[in-house]
Amino acid sequence: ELPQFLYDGGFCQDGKVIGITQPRRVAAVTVAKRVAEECNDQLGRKVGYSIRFDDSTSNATRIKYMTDGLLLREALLDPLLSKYSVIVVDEAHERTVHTDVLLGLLKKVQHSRCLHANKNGKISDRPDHSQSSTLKACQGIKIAPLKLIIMSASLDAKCFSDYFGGAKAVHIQGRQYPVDTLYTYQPESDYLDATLVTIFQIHLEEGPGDILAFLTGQEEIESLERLIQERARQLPADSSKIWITPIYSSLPSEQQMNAFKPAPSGARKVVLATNIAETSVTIPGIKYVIDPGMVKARAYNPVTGMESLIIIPVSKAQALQRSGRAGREGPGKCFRLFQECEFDKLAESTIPEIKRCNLANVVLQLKALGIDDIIGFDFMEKPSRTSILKSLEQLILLGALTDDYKLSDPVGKQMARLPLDPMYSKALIVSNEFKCLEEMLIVVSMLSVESIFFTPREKLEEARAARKSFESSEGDHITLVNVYRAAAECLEKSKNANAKEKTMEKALNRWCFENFINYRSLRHARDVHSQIQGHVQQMGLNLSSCGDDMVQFRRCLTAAFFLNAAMRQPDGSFRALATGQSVQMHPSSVLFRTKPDCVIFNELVRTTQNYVKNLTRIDPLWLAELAPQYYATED
DNA sequence: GAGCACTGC
Repeated sequence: ELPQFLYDGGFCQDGKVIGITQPRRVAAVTVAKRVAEECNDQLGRKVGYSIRFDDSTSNATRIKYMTDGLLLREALLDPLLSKYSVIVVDEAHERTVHTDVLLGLLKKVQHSRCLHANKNGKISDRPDHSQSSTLKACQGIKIAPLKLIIMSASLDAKCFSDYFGGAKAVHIQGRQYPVDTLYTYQPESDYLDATLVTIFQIHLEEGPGDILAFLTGQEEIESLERLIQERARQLPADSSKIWITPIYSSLPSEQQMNAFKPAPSGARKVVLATNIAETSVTIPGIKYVIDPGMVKARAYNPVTGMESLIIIPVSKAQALQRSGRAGREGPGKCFRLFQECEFDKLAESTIPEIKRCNLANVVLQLKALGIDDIIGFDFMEKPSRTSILKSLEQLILLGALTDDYKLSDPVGKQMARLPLDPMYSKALIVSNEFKCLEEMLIVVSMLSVESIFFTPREKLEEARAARKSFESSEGDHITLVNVYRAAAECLEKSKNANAKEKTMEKALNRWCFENFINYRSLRHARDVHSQIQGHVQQMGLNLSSCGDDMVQFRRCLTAAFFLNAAMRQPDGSFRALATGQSVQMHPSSVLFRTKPDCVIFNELVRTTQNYVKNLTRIDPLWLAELAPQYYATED
C-alpha cells in the first residue's frame, strides 16, 4: 500500500502523521486493518483508524485512516492540519460533499503552509496555535509544507491535476478482468420488465455465474422479486433454480448477508441491488451485470430550499463502475438495457453532490474555519450563487451569522462545533433558554438518524398497535422522546439486573423487535445523543428538563423551528408560512387524521405531492410572540 | 393513507 512507501520514505520523521481519507466508514476500517496486518503490527499502534464514534489511534499512530468528514472536523481544531506531513484523499472521483469541501480546504492549507515555510526559512514541527481556531489566525506560524496525493478511479485525472496547479498525474493499472458489454437494439420503454426478461435469458442461455441487477429503490426490488418468483414457476422442471437475494441499505443486516452467501447447489444467485452494490459493498460470485441505466438521486431546488429524490439516467462513469462489477473474479458480461447511441448521450460523470444539496452546513463550517468569502472560495466545482446565498440567508435567520455575514459569537461559534444540521444545533441552544435541553437533545438525536419506526407490510396492524403506547397527542416530537426514554428504561432494567454490556444490548435488540423499532437506528440515535451531550456540556449548557410541562416544550419547538411552521387551510391542506408552499401532513405522523390549526415540522419532502413530516401542534399566536423578528409583520 | 439511493460529522 502507498502509505507504507511514504512511511519508509521518511514522511513520518519528527512524529508527523500520514493521513488517508475515505468517503465511507467501512473502507477506513478495513483498509487500516489490512495495512496493520501487512506491517505485522497491532491495529491502533503504527497504523490506526479514526471514524465518528470509533477511534483506534494512539500517540504512536503514524499512518492514520479516517473518513473525509472526520478530517474536516479536525480542521476546526487545527486549521493548518499541522500534525500531517502528507494527506492522501482516496476515492476522490466519488465527489461527496465532504470530499469537495476537503479538497478546497487542503488547497488553501497547502498554500498557507508553503508560505509559512518560505517566509520563516526555518521549519518547526510544533506550531503553537492554541489561541486560535482559524486559518487567518495562523499567519506567521512556522510549519512544514503539506504534501497531497489525490487518488481517483475516474478517467478525468486532468481536472484534479488542473485544480492543484498542474500537479503530476500517475496512472496505475487496476486489477480487472475483461467485461463484454452488450446493448439493446431497440429502446426499452419499461426497464423493470426488460430486467426481468434479461434475467431469464441469462439464466437459460448463459453459463454458470451469478447475476447482479441494479435497480433504483426498495419498491422496485420488492416488485421485481415477486415477478421473478412468478415466472420462475413456469421454468422447465429440469432447469436449475433461481435464488433471489435483495440488498439495499435499510434492509436489516441479517437479510443483507444473504447476498454474500454462495447460492445453494444447482441454483443461480440473482442479486437485486440498489447503488449500495456499486461502490459500498462487493458481492462475490458475480459474472453477469444487468444495468437498466437508471438511478435515484438527490436533487435540490435552491430557490425553494426543497430537497427531493428523483429517478434519472446514470452517467458514463457510473455505467462503467457498474459493468466493472462483472469482472471482479473472472471475465464477465454486462447487459446495458439501452442502445449504444444512448450511452454516448449520457453525462460523462455524475454531478458532484455539492451542486445538488443544501449548503447551510458547508457554509457554517467554512465560516468557522475563518473563510469569510464563500462566493469567492475556490471550490473545484462551484455551487450556484443562488444556492450559496440561500444558505447564507438561512444562517442569518438562525442567528449563526450577523447581518454582515460574520460568524456570530457565541451562537454561530457554538453551532459550528456541533456535528448536526444547523437548525438542530440552534434548537439545542434555544432549548437551554427554555429549560428543556434534555428533551430537545433526545429529539435532535432521534431526528438525525434514519427512520426509528419499522413497519413491515405484512405486520402493519401489530406495528401500529405497538406504536400506540408511545404516541403523544401533541405530535411526533414528544412521541420520539417517549420511545427514547422507554428504550433507556429497558437498558436500565437489565443494568440493574447486573447484566453485562452484551446482554444489555441483546435485551435492547429484543425490546426493539417487540416494539417495531429499528434497532440500528435507535443504536445510532444513542451514539449521537452521547456525543452531542458531551459537546453541550463542554459549552457550559445545563441539561435541564421541563418535566411534564409539555406546553413549555412545544413553545420551545416553536421558537427553534419557527421557519418550519404551517397553517391549516379551509380545504384541509396546510400552507408552509416561510415559503407559501401548499403541503400535506404525511400519513406516518401521529397527527394524521387530526385537525391541528397550526403545526411545526422538521422535514418537507416531495414525492407524489409535498409532504411535511415530524409534526407537533402549536398555538399560532406563539409564532409572533416567540419569533417576532420573523412573524411580527404578519397579521 | 405514504414509501426514501448512498454516504458522513
